[in-house]
Amino acid sequence: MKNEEFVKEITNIDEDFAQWYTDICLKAELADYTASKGFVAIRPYGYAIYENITDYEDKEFKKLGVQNVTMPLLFPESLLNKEKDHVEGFAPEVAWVTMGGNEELEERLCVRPTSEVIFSTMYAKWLKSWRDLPFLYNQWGSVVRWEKETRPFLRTREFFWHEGHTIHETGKEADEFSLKILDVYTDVIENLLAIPVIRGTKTDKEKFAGAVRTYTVETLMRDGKALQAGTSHYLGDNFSKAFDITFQDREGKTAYPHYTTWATTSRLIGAIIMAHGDDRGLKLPPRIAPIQVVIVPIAQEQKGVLEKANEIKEKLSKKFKVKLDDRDNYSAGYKFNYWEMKGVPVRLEIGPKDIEKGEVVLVRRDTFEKISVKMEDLDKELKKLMNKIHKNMYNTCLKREKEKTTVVHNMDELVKTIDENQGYLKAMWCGSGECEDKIKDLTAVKSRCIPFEEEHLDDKCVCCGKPAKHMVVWGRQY
RNA sequence: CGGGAAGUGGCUCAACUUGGUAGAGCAUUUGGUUUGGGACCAAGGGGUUGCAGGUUCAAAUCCUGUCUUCCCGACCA
Repeated sequence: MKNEEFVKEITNIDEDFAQWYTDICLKAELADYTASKGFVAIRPYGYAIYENITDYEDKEFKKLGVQNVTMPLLFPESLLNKEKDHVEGFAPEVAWVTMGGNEELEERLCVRPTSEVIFSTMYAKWLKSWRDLPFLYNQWGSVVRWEKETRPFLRTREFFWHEGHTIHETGKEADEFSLKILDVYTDVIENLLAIPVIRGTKTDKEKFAGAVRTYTVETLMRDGKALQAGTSHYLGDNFSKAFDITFQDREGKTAYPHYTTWATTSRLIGAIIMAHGDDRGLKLPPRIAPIQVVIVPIAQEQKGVLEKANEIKEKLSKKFKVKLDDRDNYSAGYKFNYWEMKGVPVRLEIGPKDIEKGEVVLVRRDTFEKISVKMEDLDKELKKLMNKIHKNMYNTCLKREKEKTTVVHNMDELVKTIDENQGYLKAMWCGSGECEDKIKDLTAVKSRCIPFEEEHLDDKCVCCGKPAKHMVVWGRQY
């Protein structure tokens, strides 16, 4: 049984991972290209995955007291220019609106690459007293960044996300809040997407343009490249001062609130594809799969088979997302391959032999294990199976992460390792941007984060040999 | 944005070198037989060759520009 027999249209995953990824996006009907570069259409199957993520996130945010708002798509250039680091970071990738109908605009409008500046102007209007704080607002929407190289989900010129913007009375409160959000992201990525994360702080070089501190959750893909899956930033009072957001504090003095922003994006779909996929296609974690169980009837023209299949579907639909594939123009074998390619976690086979025995056959997408289950135990067994599959997928990623993590002590080891076993590199760092630059120029490796749980691996910086300040996780990135 | 490759029915490709009525397989539609790992027979439908110019009696084919995609860099979630 060669792979080609199963997935004729998909490039072999080990031969060409990049092409495999593109094939999955298109063939599994997650996304498709549109008329202009870097703008993709997310198709129903892809969007359903995204919705399962966003629905969960939205509930979690609301538990923390966050309220949803909408802010405009466009804002005048002068607003972008108010915060120095921010404009330097984002100006190179901004799309501009210069015409309104047939008339040239007096001041061109920025298509939002992120919305700190527009939130800031509104916060300046709305905030009066310490009693008003905190403002915990979030926006669901999309932003535009004029990327040079684009790929579906991973890097598109428009991408979909939520962007949280909060202001707080004190820096401590704001910082703590940004960490609470990081907990939500960790929960989503580990417990929904079944991908382990490394939590940590970005180095100054890698932090958000305008932030005091950037917290991140980093993930590792099958090919050993890292992907930043979510970020939460503590901005201090940088934006408050730039946009004159003030309030009267408890002593009656004028004070600046402390700002946080945070986001995860439609890029998470790319993470799911690249963390879990295999030769046969997509492999979806059960908790966000749009279809958790696909029923494939065997010999469906025979009397009673479809009736039984429908009966099972009705019963299971109360607890699971179930699809019955009763297309009569495809063989069972075709359907097996098709739904494996689409990543459905569990296939349920029901045929005349099963009906006779009062059983069904369950087949796991992650292990291809076939399990016969008594009809009356089905609900219970499926529930257990979903959790088992989730755990197994998570552990598979974790195991790979361990295999692809190497401790290095000097540049020779770093260069050698990244060529031989691309993945996470753990190394000590002196704290200087020059060393980061040097490592990047030499190997295309960047710092991913300073993990919350640091280890002492060495006394000296991996690059310059001067006394080390932190342990850093390094890697090539998406 | 720099270097490389490619765009022909839905998909994979042929015809291009040497200009002369666009073709195959798969998919799709209809009818029938099938169905426990990509079934079979029969009959249909579908393309102004990415787009725009140019050369020519004649362009999928030659030339120029442009758009889109892929790969490698630089930029970035």
